[in-house]
Amino acid sequence: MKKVLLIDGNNILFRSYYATAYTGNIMKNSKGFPTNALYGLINMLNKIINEEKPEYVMIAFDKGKTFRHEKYADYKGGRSETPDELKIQFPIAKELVEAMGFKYFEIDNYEADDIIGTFAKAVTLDDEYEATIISSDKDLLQLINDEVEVKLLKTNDYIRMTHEEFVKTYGIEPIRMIDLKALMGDSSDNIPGVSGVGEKTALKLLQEYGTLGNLYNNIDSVSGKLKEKLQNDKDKAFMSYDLATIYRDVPIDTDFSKIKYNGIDTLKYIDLLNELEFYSLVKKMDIKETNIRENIIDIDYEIIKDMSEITLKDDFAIYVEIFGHNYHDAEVLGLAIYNQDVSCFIPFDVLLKNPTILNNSYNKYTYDLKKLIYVLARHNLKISKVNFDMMVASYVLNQTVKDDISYLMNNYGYKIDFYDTEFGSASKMVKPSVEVIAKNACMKAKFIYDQREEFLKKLEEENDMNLFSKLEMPLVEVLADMEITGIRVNRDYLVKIGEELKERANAISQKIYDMCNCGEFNIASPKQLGDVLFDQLKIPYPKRMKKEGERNKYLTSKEILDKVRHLHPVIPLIEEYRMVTKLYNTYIIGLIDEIEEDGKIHTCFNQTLTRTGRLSSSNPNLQNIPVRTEEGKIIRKAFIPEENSILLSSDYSQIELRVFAHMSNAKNMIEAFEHGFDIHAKTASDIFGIPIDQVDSNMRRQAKAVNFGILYGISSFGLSEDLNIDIISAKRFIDNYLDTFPTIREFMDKIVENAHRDGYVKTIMNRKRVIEELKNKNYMIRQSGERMAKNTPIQGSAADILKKAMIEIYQEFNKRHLKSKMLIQVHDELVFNVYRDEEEEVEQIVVDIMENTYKLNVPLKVDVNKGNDWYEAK
DNA sequence: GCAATCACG
DNA sequence: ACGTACGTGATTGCT
Repeated sequence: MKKVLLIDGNNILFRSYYATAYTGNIMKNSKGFPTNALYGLINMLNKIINEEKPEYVMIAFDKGKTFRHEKYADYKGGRSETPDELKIQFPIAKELVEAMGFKYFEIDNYEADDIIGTFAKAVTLDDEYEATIISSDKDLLQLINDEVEVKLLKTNDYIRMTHEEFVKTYGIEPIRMIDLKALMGDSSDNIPGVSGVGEKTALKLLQEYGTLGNLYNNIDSVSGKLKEKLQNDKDKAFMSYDLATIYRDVPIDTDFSKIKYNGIDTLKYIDLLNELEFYSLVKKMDIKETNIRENIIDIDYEIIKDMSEITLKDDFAIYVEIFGHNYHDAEVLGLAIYNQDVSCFIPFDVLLKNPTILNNSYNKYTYDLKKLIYVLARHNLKISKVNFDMMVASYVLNQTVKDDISYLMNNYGYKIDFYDTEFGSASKMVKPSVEVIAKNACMKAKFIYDQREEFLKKLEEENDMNLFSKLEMPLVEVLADMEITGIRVNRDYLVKIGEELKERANAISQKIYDMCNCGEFNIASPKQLGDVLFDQLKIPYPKRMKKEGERNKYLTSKEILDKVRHLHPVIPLIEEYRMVTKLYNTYIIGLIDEIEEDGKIHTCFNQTLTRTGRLSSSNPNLQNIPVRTEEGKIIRKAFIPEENSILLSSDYSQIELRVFAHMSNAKNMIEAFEHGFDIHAKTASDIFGIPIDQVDSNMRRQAKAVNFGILYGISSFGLSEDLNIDIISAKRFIDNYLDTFPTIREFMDKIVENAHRDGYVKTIMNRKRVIEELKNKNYMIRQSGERMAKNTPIQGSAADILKKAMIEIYQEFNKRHLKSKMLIQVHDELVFNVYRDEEEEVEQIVVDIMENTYKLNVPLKVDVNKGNDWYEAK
């Protein structure tokens, strides 16, 4: 049986409206447009879809005066006029339900009930379908039969009224609801009924006589006053019968194929949510899978058995399908090839016999080129002439990019299963038939091929072609090469210090239990730890407690523990325990687990993830290997060079501050960098108005905090926390700083002003970041948007510069046929494996390129360190 | 699946 | 009156 959902749109909107309107405080967006009914509607519809999982959905609305008004002028009389604030939500409601993937109906002169009745009739006549009606209106109960049920909405839940349930409740057949109403009337619709007859009497009569007609045919057997009443209002009763009857022959097309539920039109839906300012719902959309089940765009494809079956005459799209979530170790299923002549899937074993297609003379288009290069490299294959990667293009165009191309496709109207739907999520993956894999893969390739020009057009329009084709596209190959190369790791060393750390952790936890004298507890549980420290040991909590009802009463972060460190000897032990277990779990176990058979770690550099243009690193993250404390730093001794090599690390000195000096044109700062001064000492000397040689370490420390604060979009509170001073002094500091460097104040104000005007900010290489938060009506969120606006051009420009340097270094190494390799990037640092016989040459190339790749108003300075492991090279 | 914590720039 | 510096990822505990 196929399930059809028939939704009473009018009913749900009215309910949603009055659910909150009675407070007199109606929810509106910042333009003053009321949104309360729409909010309720969305939540209700989402809930219903989740609960019912229908294949077919229809939602009905009233339109115009109904034919019932012609019969009976007072129909629905006495009902107060629909409030304007609700009325104007109706057109949007219709847009919304369409975006959500539902077909809606409104027919002149008919009520939603009649449309639902017509569909219910169609369901009843067709053996393949069954229907659930959604409404809180009991009138609809008359439509119940063995194929049609009503989900009767209540305030917080619902009653599922099936045929059986109805008979049990009322003791009559559902269709007799009409007769019931004819007798008892309905005050809400102003249906008169027989005066003096209520629900009880009416039910009794119907249980005895069956129908209204039969009752009046046998009216003589009714006795006394009741007979009189019935006779007096006979006309009214029959008219009421007419009015109460839901019409089931509305002239509409009830072809079910036309109300098939195909899931949400994500793009349109999110647009609407943004307009209504339902940001919490927008946020949910980012992470929640939408209910898209069917492909509607069909595609011809063939599965290749021998490469000779393919004849390519032009550029083509190429999409690689893998079985697994991490392309570093997933099985390669095959490649889909698509252009105007060809649509085929090449199982990977077929390709391996003759992979020349990868290096023919045609341009190739991809989604996630780095993945493709990596999986091919695992089989010693290369690909050439890829000049368009849609994942990268999408990122440059400021879209949220997922690894799974299906998200993008669905946004563009290509209905296709998400990867997790097709293959299952991480825990239990299932391989579908090769036909399904092939068809979906070809769809994906087709999408890349068909949409490429539109993406290029947008890149042109946004003036992003340079960023795309000169920076991000060439970088793909560089990052792929770094991932493929990987970095050697000394497993034995990790195991050895792992054992030491484990013993140390055990010893510390024992000491902690003894000292607390309250038995064993889980030190890693912030909740249990908070209870022990602040309740049982009665250490005074140094901060405002969280609100009652929050999950954890106390925070136990390092910041908090530091404040009470001197109050109890257990605190230092807890901090030590934290450090040791962090090192053990994340950096010993975590790293050992990631060592591949070649004795190396191959991280993944995510190129299309951060909002600023930086890279990120995962599986494992090699951008947060400890360095700030000596005990953590020893982890770096596990990262070692190849035979006959050393590790070389080159890092930019103060690149973000230099970028900032350049962008803000801050004279003193530029001078300081030109003369190679200690920038923080120079800042201190400027703001305290003393010669630089009289700056003490404390002044320098404070100036440094202010400099960093500036990069982050400083607030007096933030600085006060960082420097451990009161907010007033922090504010004085900042004011003094901005007075000393007036161009900085101007620059910061200008950035924020432009950001508000444009809705986005830009880096030196024209990378844009749209900041929605600037439009938020919540002050705090707007403030945070402004800080992003201040920070992104700085962080992002620094990222642009290092990316450019990476490309040039990579190309220079290749040009010179050097064996040395770039291995890791850590935002302002590059780590290389350098063969001893190439040491001087590599160092000279790296420093030269990094310092000169981009000309700022200030010099860029690079420090180089070398050694037999990453510890020594830092 | 989220919150808390802590590692990095 | 509010609640607070930018950008990341991994682990653990808990609902």
